[in-house]
Amino acid sequence: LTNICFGNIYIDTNSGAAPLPTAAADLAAYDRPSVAVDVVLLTVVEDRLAVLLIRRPGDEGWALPGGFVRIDEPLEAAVRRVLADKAHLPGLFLEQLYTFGVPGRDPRGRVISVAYYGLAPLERLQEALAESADLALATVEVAWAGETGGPAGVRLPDGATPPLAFDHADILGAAVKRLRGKLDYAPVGLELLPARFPLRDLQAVHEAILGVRLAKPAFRRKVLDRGWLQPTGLREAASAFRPAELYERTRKGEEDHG
Amino acid sequence: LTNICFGNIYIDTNSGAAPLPTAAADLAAYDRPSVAVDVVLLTVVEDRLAVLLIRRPGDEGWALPGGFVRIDEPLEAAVRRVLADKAHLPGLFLEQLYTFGVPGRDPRGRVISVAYYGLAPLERLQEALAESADLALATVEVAWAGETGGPAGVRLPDGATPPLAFDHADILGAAVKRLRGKLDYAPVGLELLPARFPLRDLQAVHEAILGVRLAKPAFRRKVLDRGWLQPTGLREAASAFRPAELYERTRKGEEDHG
DNA sequence: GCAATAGTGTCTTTCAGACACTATATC
DNA sequence: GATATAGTGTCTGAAAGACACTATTGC
Repeated sequence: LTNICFGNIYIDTNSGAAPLPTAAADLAAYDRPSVAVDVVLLTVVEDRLAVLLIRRPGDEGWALPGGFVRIDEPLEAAVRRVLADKAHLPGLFLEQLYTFGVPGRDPRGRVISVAYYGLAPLERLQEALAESADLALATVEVAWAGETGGPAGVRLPDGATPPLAFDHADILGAAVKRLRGKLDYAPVGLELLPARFPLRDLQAVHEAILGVRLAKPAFRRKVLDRGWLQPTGLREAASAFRPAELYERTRKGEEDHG
Repeated sequence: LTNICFGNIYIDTNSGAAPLPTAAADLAAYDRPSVAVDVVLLTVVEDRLAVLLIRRPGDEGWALPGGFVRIDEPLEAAVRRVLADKAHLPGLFLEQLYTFGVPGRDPRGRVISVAYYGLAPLERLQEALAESADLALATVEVAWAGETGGPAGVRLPDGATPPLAFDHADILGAAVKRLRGKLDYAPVGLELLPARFPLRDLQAVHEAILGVRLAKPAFRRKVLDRGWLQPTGLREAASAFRPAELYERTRKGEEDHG
């Protein structure tokens, strides 16, 4: 423990030099990496987990949406700016995932990326997708079970499975792992559904995220015991057969974002 | 979704300008924040959770150890350098916690800090503590139960409870929350003990982290069922009464760092 | 034998999974 | 009434907490 810093000011306790004064100007004395945010925006399409990708103009490859953090901008604000939330995605669920900082991860230079993941029901993304041909929703392909972890691939609507740019496969895998872990103790599944929904749809969301089939009675008991949901008394639009009751988020379901 | 970036290169899709080329020189076009690491190095002292603090020379306050990330240095390497691990703490358990990036968190300028937490048994820290009068182990004071979360305070050996610098109380609180959550499904408690230890000591470590008393039979069953431990056949040094058997980490206990 | 801690057996309660069953809508 | 899905009751086995008990060591 001979190379200790205090309050982010570096001091070499091995050298005889005096400690650097804690002036703002000293921050300029170091070469600084670039800081970016990348966002894994997940949704569920046809009972499968899907992720928003953007085409990279140069090489026609695909990447997660991302951008540099401005000098006076909070990290989460940078993510929302990248997604232009104010126009189209207010109240989007967003959570910091992990910070990727291996020096070689971006061939253009030292870029440290703070990865976030976001959740939105498909309806919220449709408009944006229709606006831009450079955006796509690709289904997420996970080769590992449970919370083992590891990289994840994508499959585009045309069936292609292109590699993701940089270390974005690792970022995507980390998002799926985190989401699987939170599903049991936080109401994250609700973020992928409209305000009112039948329990069947919530079960389908859980199955899409976990990649397994769940038993209906156990699922209903568990999710209702959590206290995140309440029945509305409303029924879904009449289908061929018995329509299901619609549920909505409770007060507790708003708060338990653990 | 009108302000989209790809692969970390920012594009304003609202303007008519052509996208920026993906050249390395473009990274210089943005004001860059400084990037630091801060580390919450936790240990257990007299059955209480404790954290390594360093005195700040200017105002006599206390802070978590930290320092700036060098331009070609991985984040975790920066943490190990700050702790000068090669000399004193090889193999230290270290895990990324969260990245704190609110613009006002450091009065000297925009500093984004990637927080890590580390775990080490007290014996591993004694030598370093003896070397420097600017280091101290303070017990961690947590006002919340379970995994609620929130800031955490410290109490120095002399009984003082100074405020921590910057947002370090939040960082410390996040470390305790993470550790409490991992205790049940990862062998993190072992990181705070020597290679061989009686089960009583492991239970004391869990109690210190969780801030609650645990029942002995349930604790033994649970921890042995995990498969992280095996008996050595050895006994602790003869005490006044019956000596306990010493356990050690199994192969599985080495790997399950999930 | 006594003191004090190590370590175990067992009961109960809780909860997740499996399965079978009933209910209700359209046609 | 047929059909297909909504929704529930119940059994079972695994795991956690509570408690009482036995075991072993130095003195």
